[in-house]
Amino acid sequence: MQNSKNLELLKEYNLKATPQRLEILSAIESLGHANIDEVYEVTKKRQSTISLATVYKNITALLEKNLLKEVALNNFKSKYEISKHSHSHLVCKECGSVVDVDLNDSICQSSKAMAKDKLFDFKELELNIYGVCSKCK
Amino acid sequence: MQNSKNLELLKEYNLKATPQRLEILSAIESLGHANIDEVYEVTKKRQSTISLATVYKNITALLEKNLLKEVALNNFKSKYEISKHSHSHLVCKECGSVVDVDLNDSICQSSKAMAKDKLFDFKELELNIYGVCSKCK
DNA sequence: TTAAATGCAAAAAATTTGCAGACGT
DNA sequence: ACGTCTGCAAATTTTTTGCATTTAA
Repeated sequence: MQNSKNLELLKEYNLKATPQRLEILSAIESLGHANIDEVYEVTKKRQSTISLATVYKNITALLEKNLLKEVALNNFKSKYEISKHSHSHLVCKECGSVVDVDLNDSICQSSKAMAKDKLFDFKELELNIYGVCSKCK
Repeated sequence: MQNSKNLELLKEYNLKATPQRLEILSAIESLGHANIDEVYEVTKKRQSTISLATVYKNITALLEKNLLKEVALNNFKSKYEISKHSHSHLVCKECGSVVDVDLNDSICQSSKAMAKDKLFDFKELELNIYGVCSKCK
């Protein structure tokens, strides 16, 4: 089981490794990106007594610790992903699916330049490419 | 009054030019980017009887006609802007303010290439740069 | 004149909160 | 044993809907 990895992660961030949390993390991990309802549906399969409130509370807690990252989407509810190195998203306007794509360096560089230009303290960039995925067309 | 411009816009899209709609458009125009509550607050100053339901219905209608564009944000409620040529956003993580920045061609090109690579039908790209604005730091 | 839009109030959906009991460490 | 976490139910907040009336064209 690679659950041990998430277990470590939680400990590292001083969060108790409850079964609910481990399921939430593994759900998001296996889906790649998931909104609240999707996380709830998937975790319920293994933790049938989990409550939606618990999912909300944990997503919030994990976001605060930067263990998760929000992916706000036009037209769809926000999804959540495990934090990883900066990357871009292909978002399907039909089904709302999200796919990761690597980000090239020149985009990162010019984003930082744009921020600097406007006296913005650069934190991170988010590049979402909206279109129609191969399944939907 | 440059209201005549918005009046034209609405006619062009076969939407009745009600005072409420004109106020909503001019509110978003003057704020640049605004969420539902901000639109409601500002329009209420000139159309004191406007209801929040009317704001919701109109934002939805204007989005469907592509006269407005949603700007989904991490941590903040979605904002709305008048549709214009593709551009990027600087988003302040502290206050949620949004500033437009021009997008360079190489970013557009490589975004299209990324989409093509994954067999995505490219529609549009959204580049949000998160940081801290000069006022907030 | 007429289809579409408004505003209200009510309904539905989404999210948050408080708290007693359970559980991880 | 302690403090955190869970699950429930209730509260709150956000968004949508239905409908009688008004209004733009």
